[in-house]
Amino acid sequence: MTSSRATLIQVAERAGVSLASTSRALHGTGASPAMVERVRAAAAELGYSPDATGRSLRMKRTFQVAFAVADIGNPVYVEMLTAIHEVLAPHGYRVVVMSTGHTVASTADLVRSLSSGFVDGLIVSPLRTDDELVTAIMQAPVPVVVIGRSLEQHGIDSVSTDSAAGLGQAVAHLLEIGRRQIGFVNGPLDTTPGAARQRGFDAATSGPAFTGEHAETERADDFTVAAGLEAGRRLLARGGLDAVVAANDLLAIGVIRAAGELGLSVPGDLAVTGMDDTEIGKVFQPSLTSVSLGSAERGRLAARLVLDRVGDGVEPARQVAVGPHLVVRESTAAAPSKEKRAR
Amino acid sequence: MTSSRATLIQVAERAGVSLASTSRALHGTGASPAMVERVRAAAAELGYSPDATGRSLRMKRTFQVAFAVADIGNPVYVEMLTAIHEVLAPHGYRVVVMSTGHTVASTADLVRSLSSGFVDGLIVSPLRTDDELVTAIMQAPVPVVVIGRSLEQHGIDSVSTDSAAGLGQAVAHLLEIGRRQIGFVNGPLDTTPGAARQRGFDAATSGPAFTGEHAETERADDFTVAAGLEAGRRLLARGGLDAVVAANDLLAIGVIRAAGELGLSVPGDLAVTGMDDTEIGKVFQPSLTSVSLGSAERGRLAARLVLDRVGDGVEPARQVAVGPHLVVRESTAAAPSKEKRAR
DNA sequence: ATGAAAGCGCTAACAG
DNA sequence: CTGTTAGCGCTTTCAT
Repeated sequence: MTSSRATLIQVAERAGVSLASTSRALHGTGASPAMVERVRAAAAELGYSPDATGRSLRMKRTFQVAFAVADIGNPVYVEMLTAIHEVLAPHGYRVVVMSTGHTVASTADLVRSLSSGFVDGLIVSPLRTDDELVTAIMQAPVPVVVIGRSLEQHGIDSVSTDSAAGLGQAVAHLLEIGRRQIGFVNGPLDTTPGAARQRGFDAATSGPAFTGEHAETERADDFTVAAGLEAGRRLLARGGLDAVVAANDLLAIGVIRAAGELGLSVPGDLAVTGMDDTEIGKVFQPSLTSVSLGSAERGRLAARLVLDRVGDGVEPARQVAVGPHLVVRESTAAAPSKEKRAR
Repeated sequence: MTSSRATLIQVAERAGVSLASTSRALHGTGASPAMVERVRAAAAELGYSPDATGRSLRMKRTFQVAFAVADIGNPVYVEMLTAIHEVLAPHGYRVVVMSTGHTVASTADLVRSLSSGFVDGLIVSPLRTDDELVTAIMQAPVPVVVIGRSLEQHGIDSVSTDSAAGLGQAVAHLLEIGRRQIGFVNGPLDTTPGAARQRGFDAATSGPAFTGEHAETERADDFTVAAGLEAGRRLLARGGLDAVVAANDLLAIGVIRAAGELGLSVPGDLAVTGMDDTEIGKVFQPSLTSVSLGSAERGRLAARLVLDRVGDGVEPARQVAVGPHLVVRESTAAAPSKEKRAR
């Protein structure tokens, strides 16, 4: 099960040539065909495989990129991870997943841990972006790309999306299908997405553009189904709503369950929208109308940004944005699902 | 953003002591308090952080463990990943996620890639276990732990579960609540879980122990919701069933959707069970009765096995098993959800 | 085109 | 307790 591996020196000896020639032959740079042939044969016989650590030490590159998130259980991050992996793998980069969620370590601590140089770059999607984190990122010894808030003013590469505008799309859609009493279940306000989404909801439900009659907000403790269920109960208990906008799909599912508890049908009595357009939302019953924030796309873009950074020298920081778009499904169907009920 | 890091030599110079003393002082092994103080101060001033690559090369340890799965999008693997991470992180190990799913690379190729030595061990949960894979694992230069089939005869550490017995539990439960016409939606038969679950279903529905009247199987192309939907349509179109056992939660959700399309209520007209006891099953409507295979527990155990291997010398291969257990929820509620319908 | 040798950053013998 | 030194496996000058 555990056998020691052949080194380049052994290949060199076997081939009867110098170490340098062996290395060159294996990389196909400036070696005669005969030499290449000879070395390749020796390498094959010994089952040689270059050692990543030795290589890294010499080249000062680890060929690894880290992806750090608060909670890898959130489907949004899984989507990002998949996308990141798809972009980086073809370039010979491995992806190391780091989670700040269940451990006590703050995201800033995690960024600081990059100083041990086990990775060539980092993609991080922080829930909260405070000064400590910004400082840690700016002092990081390797390129860092942030998925979330734009940090242009600090010279940090970032991939953002306009979730506030996305919330506006959700509200507009609900008004369009005739809903007038709109509730909003948001996550914690001290998080980047929580703050942005609240801004979006407030903007969409105030001023002349808002053709509805009533708007109110209830805050969940977290961006999870359980928290959404509790917040949904509180919000719906007050009565009088015909639609609820949730700050993400998990919260929306919680709200729908809360509605069920109270005997409210979705979308008949209550239309519900989510955000993130996750797989779970697509397959939920009723399937969830949701604002896509292009998770996979953001992951892809972030991966390309790090790739450029680790490859080239210093360029100005770049900001990329992905536009939100609404995906309408059953949870806001204009006509309450009468046929579905019929048997 | 990118600043070069201080090395041990620089710390030594700064402290005015030798390289060796510096290393020792920083590790707290055999250095005088005065020396430790001096070196620590110098290290702090320079913001020194030990280089992982140099350390790895010297110690012949990378402090990394890889986790390889077919599809990181599957919630089961995410649960395992979380558990693995929780066990390994406190021991200073990082987790590298490798996916074989969307790329063409076979699991065997992936195992062979370990030969570059970028990791101290591997946890792999393969969908199919053929001779090529077994050979690759046996020849791997680092310890490999398999989550899935027991591979004791090959001297490979493994964590398994008895999903066949789990299927038996699901069938027994359905019979108990009075169902007699049982359908089974399985995934591909040429996969390890597919084969085991088929065996379990066949055993549970044949012989005198089976008090039902009818049993039939329909195969999905994959262990996904989409495949479950299609297989569910085929199975239910034939009619006459009052219960369906699905080989995992995702397939079960697909089946429930197919039932909805045909106007069948769950659990009223059709009881449905899943397997894996995933989060998505818990929050689905109706919530899913499911056979837990202890995903998190299996991840934890696998992590402990690699940890033991990378720490110690060669021990005999160990096999660990996690027992399945049924979790009953709404999708098989004995009394069809009459109250729920009432408003 | 090939070989000799330096050195990436670190730890661990070995001497003193 | 401290310093000197070797060397992990590799790439890359620098000579030849």
